[in-house]
Amino acid sequence: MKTAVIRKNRIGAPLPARSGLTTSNIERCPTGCSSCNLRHLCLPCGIRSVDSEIIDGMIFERRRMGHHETLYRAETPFRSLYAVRTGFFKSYAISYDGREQVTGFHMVGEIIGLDGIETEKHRFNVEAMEDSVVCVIPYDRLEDLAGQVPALQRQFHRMMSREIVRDQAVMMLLGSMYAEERVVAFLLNLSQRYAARGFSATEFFLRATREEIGSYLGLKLETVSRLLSRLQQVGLIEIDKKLVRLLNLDALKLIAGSPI
Amino acid sequence: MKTAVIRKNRIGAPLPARSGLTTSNIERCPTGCSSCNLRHLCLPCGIRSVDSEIIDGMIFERRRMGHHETLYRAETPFRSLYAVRTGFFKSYAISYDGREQVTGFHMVGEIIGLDGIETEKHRFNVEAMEDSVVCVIPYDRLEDLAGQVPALQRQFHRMMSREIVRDQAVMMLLGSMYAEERVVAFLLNLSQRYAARGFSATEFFLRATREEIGSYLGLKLETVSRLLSRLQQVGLIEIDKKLVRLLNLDALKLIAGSPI
DNA sequence: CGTTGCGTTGAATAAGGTCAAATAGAGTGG
DNA sequence: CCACTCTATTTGACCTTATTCAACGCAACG
Repeated sequence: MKTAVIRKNRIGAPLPARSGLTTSNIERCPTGCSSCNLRHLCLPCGIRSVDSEIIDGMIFERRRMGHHETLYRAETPFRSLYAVRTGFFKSYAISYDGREQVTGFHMVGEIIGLDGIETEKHRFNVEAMEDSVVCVIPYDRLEDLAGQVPALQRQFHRMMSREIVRDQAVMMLLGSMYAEERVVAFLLNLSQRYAARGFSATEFFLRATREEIGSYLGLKLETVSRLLSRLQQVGLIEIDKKLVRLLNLDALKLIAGSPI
Repeated sequence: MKTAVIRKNRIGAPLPARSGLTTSNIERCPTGCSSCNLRHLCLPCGIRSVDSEIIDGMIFERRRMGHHETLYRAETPFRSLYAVRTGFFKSYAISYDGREQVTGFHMVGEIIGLDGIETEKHRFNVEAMEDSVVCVIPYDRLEDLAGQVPALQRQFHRMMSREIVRDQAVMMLLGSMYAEERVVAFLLNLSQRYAARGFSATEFFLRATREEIGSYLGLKLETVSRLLSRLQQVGLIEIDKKLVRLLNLDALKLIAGSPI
């Protein structure tokens, strides 16, 4: 009993009972980036205090979003990037014939919207998977500031590069891994990202449904379900609905062929 | 006979008899970007002549490469981006257990090396698939100039964004398309990129082997071969070794589910 | 208390992979 | 110039993996 309670506090943001929030909610940003507790994870990472006043002019507002609410849709005009301040998002595309493909999951400190820069139109849809808050970063302002503050420019470029590397890692996963390896790689990826944010690396909530996970991994939901069950049977994980525990990280890494 | 000759001149760069070139060859850049005939395709795209003198200071040298020569390897230090001036490249990753995955093909006017920005180490391997020439763009110089010339900054960001969108389109392909759809989407993608460069949209060389195509598409080489044969049988393409003709673009687009 | 959405599991099926053999060219060396 | 080798490709037969179809359990909700 006790342990269950303790556990709950250590596995990422608590899942709120579904809130009544369904419409978005813009508010003026109470603090600047320089005093944000995410500054070491987010876009301002690595920027010296000398420049931080300038950086504080980058973000004017935050947007509070309810579960299942859409941040933006494909084909709509691009004007801003968004930094996840709290919560969890998925991005997905819909093909001509209605197939939906999840192209990414986004958590605290990650930047959303890079797909829109090229054509000034968004290419994907982004939806909150729980009640969330994003900082709105007007893109013309970011470009302006990046021109003035080389450290910001560098950091922005690094974030885009990271996105490219990350995407190509997913291509590798989709192009040359078996279903089991994919599922394990997915769990380990989440584990690592939670750990980088100070949450438990071995116990966390899957915000995504089996179907969303499957879509992301190029598998059907039944396959995901079967594989999670099998990993549990052989004692590598414990899974109950959306709560996972990784019982043997080393063995899992071996399966996923992770170099780490 | 005649048509064959004419045709040869219209299907991309001629395939040279394998040259003796096997070591790389650095040369001072004879012309600046502002007078380069690729300026409308490449990084300087959209930059006004006012700024073009500054831009001409971006590139000092070109590198001439032989077939199968490596431009850079994963894990080596990142210092420059490369713009493809002539030729054709593939990038690929090698997983811990030796599986090779092709992550992209790069043709004239495209920028290579964006994977290295984040960590200042390259993450992939890049190899010339025919005799090629690249312009070397020192990255610190690019960042410097981008800070001075907003139009260059914009264009650079657009190129990174395009890469992200492109990668996510590949994820879509790998995650939710059948083998036949993948092969067709691949052919159409090449077609469109050749067309954008003034070459024939319906007839071109596949520089890649069946195995490389398969690796890129998450398929085995036999599957690629079978599907190309089948597309030929049903009269949608003609294929002879690496020379392809697309006989019915509309029908092909229908198969790939291309919105175009 | 029925409805709805999500998850699990089993059996049948199809898509693509594996293995193997044959062929065709390109380059090599005598 | 010709035989030889090596690589790329094609094609067939068989097999594995993941998908499809279907049934059922469970919890949340109105």
